[in-house]
Formats: sequence, structure tokens, C-alpha cells
Amino acid sequence: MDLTQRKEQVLKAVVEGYIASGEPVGSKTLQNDLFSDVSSATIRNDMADLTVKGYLSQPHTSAGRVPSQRGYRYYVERLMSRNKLSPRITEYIEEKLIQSADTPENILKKSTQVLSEVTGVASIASTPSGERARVHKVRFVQTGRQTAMAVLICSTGMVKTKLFRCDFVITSEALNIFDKALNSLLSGMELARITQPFIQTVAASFGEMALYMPSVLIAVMEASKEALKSEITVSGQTNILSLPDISVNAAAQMLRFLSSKREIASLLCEKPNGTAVYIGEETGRQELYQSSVIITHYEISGQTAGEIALLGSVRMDYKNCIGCLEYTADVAGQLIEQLVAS
Amino acid sequence: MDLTQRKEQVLKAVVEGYIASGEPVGSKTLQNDLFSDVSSATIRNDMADLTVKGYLSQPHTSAGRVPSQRGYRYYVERLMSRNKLSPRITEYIEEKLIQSADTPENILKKSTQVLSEVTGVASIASTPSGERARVHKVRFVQTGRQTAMAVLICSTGMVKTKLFRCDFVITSEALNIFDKALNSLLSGMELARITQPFIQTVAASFGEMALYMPSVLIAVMEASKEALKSEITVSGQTNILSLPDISVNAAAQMLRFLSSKREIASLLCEKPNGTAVYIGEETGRQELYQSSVIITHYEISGQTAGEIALLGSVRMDYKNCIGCLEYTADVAGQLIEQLVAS
DNA sequence: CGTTAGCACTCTAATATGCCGAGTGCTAAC
DNA sequence: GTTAGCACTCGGCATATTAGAGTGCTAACG
Repeated sequence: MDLTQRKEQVLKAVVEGYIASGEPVGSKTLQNDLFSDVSSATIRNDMADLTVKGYLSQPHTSAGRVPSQRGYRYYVERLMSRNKLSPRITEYIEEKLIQSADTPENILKKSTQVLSEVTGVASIASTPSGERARVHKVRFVQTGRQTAMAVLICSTGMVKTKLFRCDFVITSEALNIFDKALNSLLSGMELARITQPFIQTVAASFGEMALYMPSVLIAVMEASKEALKSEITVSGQTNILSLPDISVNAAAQMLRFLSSKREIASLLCEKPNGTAVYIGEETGRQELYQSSVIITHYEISGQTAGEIALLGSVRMDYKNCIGCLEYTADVAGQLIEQLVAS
Repeated sequence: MDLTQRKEQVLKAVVEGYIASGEPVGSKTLQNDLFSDVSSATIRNDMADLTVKGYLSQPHTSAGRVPSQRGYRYYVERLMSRNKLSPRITEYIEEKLIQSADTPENILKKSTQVLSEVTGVASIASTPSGERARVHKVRFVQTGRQTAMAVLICSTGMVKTKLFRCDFVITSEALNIFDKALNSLLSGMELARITQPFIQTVAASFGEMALYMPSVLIAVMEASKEALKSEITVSGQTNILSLPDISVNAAAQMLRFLSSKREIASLLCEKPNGTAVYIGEETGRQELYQSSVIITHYEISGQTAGEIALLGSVRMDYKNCIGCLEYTADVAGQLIEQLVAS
């Protein structure tokens, strides 16, 4: 299934030419731009062969060639040069991300914003799930006579709060007792283990205090549930409408897809190693057959923590998009890691 | 500026006919549908007069009539029958809202969802703002070596948190000092008064501590900003793409508008009494010249608490939309009131 | 004076026609 | 294997034609 070197060059030139212009690429254009040493007829022969083999297709007999899905795939896997981004871009991304480096959520929100800005497509990110997280500390802050806030600080640096109401008047002594009891009990525990049955047994074990615990424990449990699930943020939806080769209909389908967190989550969780590129039908979703998706993950302390992705048209600038995406994921991961470390 | 009764009938019929069909309405169509007692020529005369007076316009000489902005306005103000919604709709709305009556945010989120569903346009809502709120207390919770969380407790019972990072290692003594200093300073203060210049003078007054204060003060300020501003939720953006008379370009502009919370906020805060309808240019925004907006508010304990709105094309079904909107706002207000009371 | 019938007129949308040119595939020569 | 040459294809654009919907105007009517 290998191609001769020149055919690879032709394929690469067609893909990049088509990505750049949006117009089917003809043999003469290629000759002028790239292959002054061979004639257009030779290129025509090569293109004909690439068409037979399924890497290119023609919109109609007298038009130039357009990459097929298979052509894009060959390009992405074997022809695309993964060269450096320009320092202007990397600096820009870094600058924007550092500005909002206060919480993981905001870093990822900003990541999608800056990505959609520099790539011109839509961007998605999922915040770190608390799957492997443990309880670092629990704190309580009184907010009213009978209301207080549980603050759950996770080993990952994530902080979740939950307001709760008690049916007794709260005193600082009571909060102190809760604090001591729960910290000695929960510190270091995996979030996933704080479940309904677990808090029931805990409550029971508190003897005379048991009466006062339920609302407190439920608050902590809900905070930990919140921390467990990863949030999804989307930016750049409006970019989809400006994509030149996406019909209104297809754009509507893509936007509908992006407005369903459930759909997005199912797409992001198809975790491969490294960066995955799904082209057209490879997305496996009817509503994304005219779209391509690039998914990568960011790491915290060397562990995959969450995903960042781009959603655009099949004719997107894979080289640039992959570059920006991976760079942003890298920076975002580092920033979140710093946040956690401190 | 009054019209004869028949001309009003003609105007009403044109508006409703055009809203229903999307096609310019001709004299014969009107005669067949509504005015079997007068001839089409008479209607033509009336339409010609309404055109001269600016209530109708013609896409071109040989086409039927289409309502002008002024025509829509006259219709909305004087001709539209504000009759009851069908019980099927009201029951449906009520059922959906009651399902998610746990927090004000969720009630309003659901309101926009159900509204965009039943009206086929986009919907916006703002949560109650903290305008009249004061600072009750400020608390700090350490979350890491160099990170902490400011907890702002408002007189209305609203609680906002903000994580921040310091460029020094945080000790519990430091937090205690912040706590004392800021509580004596801020307790009872209106949220609106915690501004950039204010915190600068405060920071300056702290003498040798001044170096350590900025990040803390900024966190408190941002928390109070959060508490002050009402959140905005949007649903049904994808509906905009299905609006038949909105060009892709106009749809993109509307979606861009909807993705900017700031823009939305400025639109919602043009508070009139009761329900306001802005048709086309009346929105006062270039990007919404092809759109219409209907804004109403919901009340808690008889006080205006926030806004709910619809955004659609100029040719929207004002009667149905206004009905659904007002009904939903009513129910949402009641549900939130119940929540606050408890 | 308001209403009506009749009719010529206007303009769009849909369909047909012809032409240009980009780009191809094929063949024969190198 | 490569190249030049050439006939051929087909979409896109501009132009012409037609059908039909709807109008405005005029003259007649009660």
C-alpha cells in the first residue's frame, strides 16, 4: 500500500493545496507551484493513479482533485510534517493561559477559548475527573445561623464547596468537632469511596453525635460527587458557522452535538494514547460525518488527567490544529500541575 | 394615526398571514381567507394606503405585502389578541419546571430550555442579582501552600467563593490577620462599593502589610463582583439556525451575540415595566437588526428579581411567544419564591 | 364617495440555451 | 517512465424566454 516518493509528494501537495484554497487542485497548478521539474502530464498520471487507489476524488470529470477521507488519513499519518509552531503563536497561547491560571476550570475554559481563536474551529475540554483523587482536607465555614458550607480540598488541588442547612443552631464548637472527626476519618480517602452506604455507616458510628451528622455528611458527599465528575467546556461554536465548506445543515448538526454534554463526553472518553484524529465518518457519528475531530489529553504529574479537542470541518488545517492543540494541552497541564503542587 | 376598522383588520390579517406562511400576502389570498364580503380591489386599495402610511412594504412591485417594522409594532400594541394559552402548553411548562425546582439557577435554566422548546426560538434568563446585598462576613480557607479561598457571605444569604494564589507561603496567622482586618473593614458594606479604587486605598492603608494584601483583596473583590452580577443562561441557540427567514450571516451574528454574556446583560438591563417587545432595529443593536426580542421579568415577593427573554426573527409568532414567556416567568418566579421562603 | 370589475403592466422565479475555460484522459513520440 | 498534443467533458455564467402572481389604474356602479 506504499506509494512512490513522487506520488506521496503529489498527494501531500493536493491535500495542502486544497486545505489552503478550498478549490479542487489541478495538475497545472501543482506543476507551477511545486514541480517545475516534471510536466503536468506526469502529475496527471500520478493523480489518476492516486484516484484509482482511493486517496483522491474528483467532484466531477473536468475538475481538479480533492483529497478523500483516505487521502487525509494517509496525509495525517505519514506525510504531514509536525514542525514547530511559530513562537508568536506559542507565546500568545502561553500569555493567555497564564492570565487565568487560578483554577483548573478556568485554565481549561481559557484553553478552549484561545484554541478556538487561533485555529478558527470549535474547541472542547474536560476538566480533570476526580477518579484517582483523594480527600486532602475538609473544612467548614459557617454562613448563617443554621447554614454552613463544606469545603472539600482534594489531593489534586481541586476545591469544591457545598452549602448545607442543619436543623439545629450551629456553633463554632460543633464545626470544630465536625472538622476534627471528618478529617481524621476522610483524609487520604479516595473520593470514589464516599458513597451513600459509606456515610450511613459513618453516621451510625458517631454514637450520640449521630443525630447531628447527616446533613454535614450529605454535604461532603455531594461535594465529592461534584469533584468526581469532570465538567465539559466548549468554545468557538460560532466559528462553525464561518467554516466555508460546512453547509448550514451540517453546521446545525454540529452545534446540536456541541450542545449536548452527554454526546461530547462519549466522544472524549474514547481514549486512545496520544493524539487521535478522526476524519469524517471515522468519528462514528452520523451528525459529524462532515466534520473532523482531533482529541488529545493533558497530563498532571505524568498521568492523563483530561481531554482537549478540536471540532472542525474535514478540510481543516490538521498540521496547524494538531500543533496548537498539543501545545495548549501541554501548557494547560503544566499550569494545572503548578496549581496543584503549591 | 388611527386606522379605520377595516384597515386594521387588513393589517392584522397580513401580519398573521405572513407570520404563518412566510410568504408575502396578496389581496386575493386575504379575500379568500377572511373577507368574503368585500372584493379584492377594495383590499388592494386598503393595502396601498397601509403601504403609503408605512405599515406594510412590498419586496417588489408584483409581490404581495409584508409587514414593516412599524406594522409589527402596531400589531403587537393594538391588534394582537392576548388570549389564553392552551391548557396543554401551560401544563407542560409547569410540569417541566417543577421537575427541577431545586435551586434558582436550575429553575431558570429549565425555564429557558422549556421556552426554547415550545416557541422554537432562543431563550435567555438572568438569575436574581445581588444589587441590594451587603457583606455579612468574609472568611478564608487555606487550600494549599500558596493558595487559599476567600468566602464571601452576603446579607441575602448568598455565598460566593474565590480561589487565589499568593506569592508567599500562607500561614494560619496570616489568614487570621486578613480575617480580622477585612471583617472589621467590610462587614455591612454594600457589595457595589467594593471596587478597584476602593481596594487600592485599603491596600495602601495597611502599611507594612500592604505587600501581602493585593491578591487577597482582589479575590474578595472578584467574589463580590460575582455575587453582584446575575448569571445568565441561554438555551435553544440551535433553534436560530432553523429559523426560515434568517440568513446564515444574520444567524451567525445572533449566535455571536448570545455567546457574549456582557452583550446579553446590557440588553436585559434595559428594564421597562412589564413585557417589552423590541422589533428589528428597535433592539438598538446592529447585530440584531433582523431579530426581535421579547423581555419580561419574574418577581419574588412582589419585587422584580430578574429577566427572562426570547430572541427570534422579526417574523416570529409574537402572540404565542409573549404568552408562553409571561406564563413561564410567572411560574418560575413563584417556584423561586417558594424556595427562598423555606 | 366608497366599492367594484376589468385590464394592462411589472417583476420574480423557473427553465432553456449557448459559450467559455479549466482540467482531464488518451495516444503517440521521445 | 516521461512528455507534448489534442479532443473531450462538464460546471458555471450570462443571456433569453416564459408563466404566473399581484399590482395600480380607470371607469362604471349604487
